[in-house]
Amino acid sequence: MFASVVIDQDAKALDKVFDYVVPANLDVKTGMRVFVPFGGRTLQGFVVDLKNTSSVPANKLKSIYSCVENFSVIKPEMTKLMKFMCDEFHLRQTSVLRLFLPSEIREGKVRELFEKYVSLGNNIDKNALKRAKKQLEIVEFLEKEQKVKLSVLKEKFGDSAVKALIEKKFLNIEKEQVHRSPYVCSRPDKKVVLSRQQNLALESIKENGTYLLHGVTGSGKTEVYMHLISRALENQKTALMLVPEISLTPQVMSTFRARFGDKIALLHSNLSAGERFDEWRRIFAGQAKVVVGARSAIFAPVENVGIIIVDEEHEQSYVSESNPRYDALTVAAQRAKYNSCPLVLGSATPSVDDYQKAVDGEIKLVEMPDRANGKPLPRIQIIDMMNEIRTGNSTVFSTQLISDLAKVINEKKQAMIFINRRGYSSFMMCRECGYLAICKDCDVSLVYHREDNRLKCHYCGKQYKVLDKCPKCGSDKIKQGAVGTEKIVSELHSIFPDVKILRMDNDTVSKKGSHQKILEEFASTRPSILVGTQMIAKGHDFEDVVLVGIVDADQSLYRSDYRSTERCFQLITQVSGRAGRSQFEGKVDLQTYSPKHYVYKFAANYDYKGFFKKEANIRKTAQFPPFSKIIRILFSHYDENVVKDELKTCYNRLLKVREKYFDDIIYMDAMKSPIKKIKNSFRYQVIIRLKKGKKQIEDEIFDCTLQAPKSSVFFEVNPENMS
DNA sequence: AGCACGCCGACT
DNA sequence: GTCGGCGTGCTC
Repeated sequence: MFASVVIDQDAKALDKVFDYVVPANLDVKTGMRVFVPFGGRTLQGFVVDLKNTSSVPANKLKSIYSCVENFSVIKPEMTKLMKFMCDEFHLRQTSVLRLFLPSEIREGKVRELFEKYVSLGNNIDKNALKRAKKQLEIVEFLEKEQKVKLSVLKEKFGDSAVKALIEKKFLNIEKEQVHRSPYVCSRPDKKVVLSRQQNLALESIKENGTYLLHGVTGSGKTEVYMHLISRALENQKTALMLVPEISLTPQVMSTFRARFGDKIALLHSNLSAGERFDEWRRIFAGQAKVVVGARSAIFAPVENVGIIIVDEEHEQSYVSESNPRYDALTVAAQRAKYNSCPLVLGSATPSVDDYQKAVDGEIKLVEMPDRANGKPLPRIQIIDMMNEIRTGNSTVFSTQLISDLAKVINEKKQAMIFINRRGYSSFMMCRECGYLAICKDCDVSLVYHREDNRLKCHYCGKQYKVLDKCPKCGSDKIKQGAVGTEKIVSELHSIFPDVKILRMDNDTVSKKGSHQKILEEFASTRPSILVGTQMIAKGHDFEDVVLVGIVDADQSLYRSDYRSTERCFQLITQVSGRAGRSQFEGKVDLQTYSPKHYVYKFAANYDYKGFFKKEANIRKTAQFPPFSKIIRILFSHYDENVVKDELKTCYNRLLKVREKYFDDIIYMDAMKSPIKKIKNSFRYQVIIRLKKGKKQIEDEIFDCTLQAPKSSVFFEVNPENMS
């Protein structure tokens, strides 16, 4: 017998399989980790295949030394998934396999993967235990409990007594197997009565395939998800649900925990490595049948999956932004296919990509157009900030927003101010000569942070002293430019000095638990204003929030990114959902410098379909995704000449590919990256746009990038951001 | 990744 | 003459 082994080393040169002889005394299975001799060293590898012949000459073949564990850490589905992901995302086998395992396993800290269970043997002589009080207690305890975890028993009665009983062979010990359904439902589902709309949605999601669940904010999608999960459990299957990291709030988690009890595993970023491993183990052993988590939870080792749900499917957090780059939705679709189960993509504002798929009939559309409580969505008022300037108001707040805030404060209610950026003011710029403070390693503008009065680079984290004189022309008219959360807070303070104003952004929630603390403080103070970035837009229902102010809606609009309009629409819809969750009517003040832009008209009317139609039309005409595919190849190296050279070699190869597929490649060019230096590495890129589909061409393009020995190469399809 | 092999410079 | 620089290539 021969084994195909992927060596656990993340290097381009090792990204293939190596064949080994399986010694007769070793029980090697696919998916196991093994120790193998490799070039004079002993390395770990993953068995990805077993076979009877090998094309490698016999004199070259070596034998596997031993197995790391006596079971397969990578289940069959995941071995297949690894191969799929390598093809689909151009990744290395090792980097994918590593995604599947918690770091604990690879570091080898844990030996026992299975829980040992103890039950009473059948030839027990209680008389023999007359003088062993503890042991007798254990026997009596087990008579009642039947089957107990060994670890629990040891904790309760002490190591030695348990050990003595085992030695007397009074106890049966079994390692729990993977396939088992230990606890039926520990807590019965409290049945919630579904609305007609929810029932319709539930009923239409039965067959295999992908469903786009388009439900307006507050239409009760979560309850539909929960019923879908319950249904899977009733059918003896498991369930997998992805949510954006940011909405995995304690409230959301406790809702799910209350419903599914100990059958649920929650994977979020605040877990310690040990906790993460424990959850993984519960899933692996089949104890946890429902997995809810952020992006990487899609790799949870659940088997026999009955439903996969992706909530807020439009969120960009489902695409990992760094290596290994993968898209959790594509992975989810693959897992759904393997398990022959439905995949549900839910959103109030589906991505243009996915809605187009529904229009094309590639996936099924399920709609929930009505709000569960029947209340109208808050009114969105578009405020023309150009007009404010014309009438002499040059502050960041329109007179309308200020008077609405005053009203909220008067009524002892709450408001949220949403802003797109962090920091006191983005850039430090000289008003005389136009000098802009930039990071010397990264070629990006530095951002001023007031709490420590320093300039910071958001790319490498380097800090600089604040400038009081322009280093170029010597003028002291060097100031901060645009607005950030801090500035908004301090300006609000001067306008409403007696009102509690809280701030929530990346800086204030970096400490563990502070997120929760800010929200609790906000929840318990009235009147109060919460100022924050993206993260205030999710999940939390505050009854008394009656006003939402969006200060700089344009910020998400003017970036050279084909998705920016779509994001702007999603953002407005989502932020607006925070106002008027209760009996009080909500209102949204939307400030913009370009009130005529179509996105605002559709967003203010909550008209997703109208927006989609317009946006899809524009993209079709301009040949942008989903009607084409954008490929970005980023080369970086600390020696500018090296990058330039290697980029050129690559580009020459690409020219041949373009010649071959002249009709399919719409655009191709090489250039400096918009951020031409990060951490002292120079960045150059090739941008290619080709017709949609065309995986073959994509693969050929990818092959062209393989011969850049020195530079690091980053290959992206439809990149989320182009910096 | 890590290690061997190999082909050129400056030194006991 | 040799010690050692790191470019190239291989590892089942």
